[in-house]
Amino acid sequence: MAYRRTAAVQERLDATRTRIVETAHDLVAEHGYAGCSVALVAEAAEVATGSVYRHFPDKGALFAEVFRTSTQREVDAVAAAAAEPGPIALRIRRAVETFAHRALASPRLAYALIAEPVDPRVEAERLVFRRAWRDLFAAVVAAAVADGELPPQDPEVSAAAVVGALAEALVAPLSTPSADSQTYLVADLTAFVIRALGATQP
Amino acid sequence: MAYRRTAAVQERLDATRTRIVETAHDLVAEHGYAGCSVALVAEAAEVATGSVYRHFPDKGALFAEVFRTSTQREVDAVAAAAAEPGPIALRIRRAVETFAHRALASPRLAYALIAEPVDPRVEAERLVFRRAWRDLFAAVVAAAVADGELPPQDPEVSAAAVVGALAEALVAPLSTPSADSQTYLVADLTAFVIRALGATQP
DNA sequence: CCAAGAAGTGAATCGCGGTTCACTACTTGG
DNA sequence: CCAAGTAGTGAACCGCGATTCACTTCTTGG
Repeated sequence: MAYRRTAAVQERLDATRTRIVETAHDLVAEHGYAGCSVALVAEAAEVATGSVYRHFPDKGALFAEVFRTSTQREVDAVAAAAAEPGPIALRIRRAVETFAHRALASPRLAYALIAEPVDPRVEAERLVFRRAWRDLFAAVVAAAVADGELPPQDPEVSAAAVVGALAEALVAPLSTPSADSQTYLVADLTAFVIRALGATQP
Repeated sequence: MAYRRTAAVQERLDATRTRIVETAHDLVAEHGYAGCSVALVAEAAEVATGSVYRHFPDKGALFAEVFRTSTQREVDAVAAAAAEPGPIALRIRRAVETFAHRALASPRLAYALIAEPVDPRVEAERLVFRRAWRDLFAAVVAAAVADGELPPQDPEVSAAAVVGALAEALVAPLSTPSADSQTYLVADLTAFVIRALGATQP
């Protein structure tokens, strides 16, 4: 045997794989999932179409990974915002504002991650993260209910409703509103969620 | 000229058209949009594949009509529930309960109408009805705000958030919960929406 | 430098369901 | 009953993009 995969080669392989995923991410953020053929991703990543299949068994697996990493980034950012100490209404406000500002900053990506019709294999990945969103809010609500900061309620139901409210209110209007109306939108939405969870305004 | 389309023929044509739409509706309610090929609809409606195209220019037009009529039925039912006189909290309760019970009674249909990935041409139709849902709730909220029954808020934003909350909380759990947990779910969700809009509990 | 074997390539293939259309079976007024 | 014209049929076609694979290029240890 004369060939062994050395560390250098492995590094190049990893780099290519990462480049493919990031290129796909950028293309989704720009054109949405619908505008992302494997051939296009390959071209943009400067590899041959077939090379994509050296790293992923099929298109679904590639985009499942794209969605997974992208959404995880969002969830982490909102979780960090909600984790900062303070009264519950303030923490909710921070979480909603973080979610909203990020979604409004990358509307095409937000739409793709949350609502755009996608391949069933990718949809499955999205369901996992809808659950992640829900779990995140459910944990915050459950803790606050236990502390008596929020009135009794089923944290799972409230969390699902909050996630849906944010998604619908922010993602549906794909028309990009002015900076001013965005400010009002975020403020209104924050107030809505704070009332919905039964927090007293800070 | 020897042939004229008589009333009897027109009636038969209309009947066939209606049968195709209703058959498609039933198949969507059973298998979802994904499981509805034109050939399958044709077979179930007992016509040839090509005959479907005598009534609709393409698949999208057929299912746009299916979605339109199905969703209109839902919107009308909820609108009627909300229109009954009474204090705002009670009207909201009736509207949410109507929405929820109907969605829980036909989960596959609800999922298809609200969330399932569909053809872009059908998606366009769905957007129209997302707006219809929003308008319905926005009208109720706006009137109540004007009456001083609800605190000041942007009715459009609140309505969008309510629609999203209902959709996410009811449609996401495609696993059919028990009758008991459904009761709690509806009660929790109702309370959530009433709080969110700032109504005082009845 | 060489042989062994892996990585990389991209044109050709393939599967699938929407759509078409040449044909048959009706319907109609005279 | 007939000619004119419409409704109904379903097997064949087609477009499209994911996937494949025979081939080329590169890497490695000896």
